[in-house]
Amino acid sequence: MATPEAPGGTDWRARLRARGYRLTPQREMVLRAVDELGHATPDEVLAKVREQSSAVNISTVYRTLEVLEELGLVRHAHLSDRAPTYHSISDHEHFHLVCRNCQKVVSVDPDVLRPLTERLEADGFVADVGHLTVFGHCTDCTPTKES
Amino acid sequence: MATPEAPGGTDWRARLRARGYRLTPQREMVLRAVDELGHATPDEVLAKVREQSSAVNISTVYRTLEVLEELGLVRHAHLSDRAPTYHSISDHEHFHLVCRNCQKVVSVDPDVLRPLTERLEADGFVADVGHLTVFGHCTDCTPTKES
DNA sequence: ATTCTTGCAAATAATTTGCACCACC
DNA sequence: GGTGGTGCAAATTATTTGCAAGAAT
Repeated sequence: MATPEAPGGTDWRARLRARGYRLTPQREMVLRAVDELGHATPDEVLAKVREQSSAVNISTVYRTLEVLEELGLVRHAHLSDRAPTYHSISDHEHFHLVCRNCQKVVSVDPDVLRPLTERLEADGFVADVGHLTVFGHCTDCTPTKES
Repeated sequence: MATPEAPGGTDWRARLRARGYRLTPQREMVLRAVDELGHATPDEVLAKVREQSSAVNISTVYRTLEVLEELGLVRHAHLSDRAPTYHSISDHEHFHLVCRNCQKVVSVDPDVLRPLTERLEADGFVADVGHLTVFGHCTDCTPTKES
């Protein structure tokens, strides 16, 4: 999941500069944390970052995630009714399935969405595939709770 | 959007009782509000309810929406990165498209998802179509902001 | 040196909970 | 009358913001 040298090789540093942002240790650490964690909430990112530097503040994490997302280095999705999670885009783009029974999260290739996205595009709507999360349940989960 | 007699005809009252819940004015008002508003946040539901009774409390709205959803009378979806919205299921089931440019929300027939849901089912996953929201942008919106 | 960033604390916003009182069955 | 439901206020949780001090260019 985590490549030694973060997303997009090294050029994200250049990308930062290009947009007038500064390169700070906090930004490096947050990006690495997201990359290593896979899918993580801001809180979890903070915890990971603090393994390396205990002085980092939660508000910095929020601000940094915002910047990184604006730069296209990370994305967020809503994998539970409560709490966004961030993931690096070094993992190729994907959307998510979340099982309400076992809570398992599966990353799926965008190709599976092709028929849907094409249909929507024909109707004038371009879907943001990377942000999509489909809730439901695995058929092999005890399919108990059903209203 | 709002049928005179709320979702499922009148039998939702029976359904309440059947599960040991009591029929209260608050529950009737919240259900009617959701039905009339189309898509509404708890706050908006409260505002609507208060048109009829100013004494109703926000915590009652939260508790009531939870009960109504458990009974299958309403559903919620996340139409913005921030804030769930509730809608009555008297409107036939649908999923949502949300444009990040113009903020427009479009309700779409589940049939459009058929190819996707079938593919996912083949892989052992049953999608909760009614909860799905696809973010993206209309092609006729000024397609400016793109990272 | 200049200006962007950060840490900290306080402000918001959204939702939940404890509890005494009230109303439905 | 007993029990579940409600209002109210306080507690949580999540996120944002103002600002002075610190750091990157």
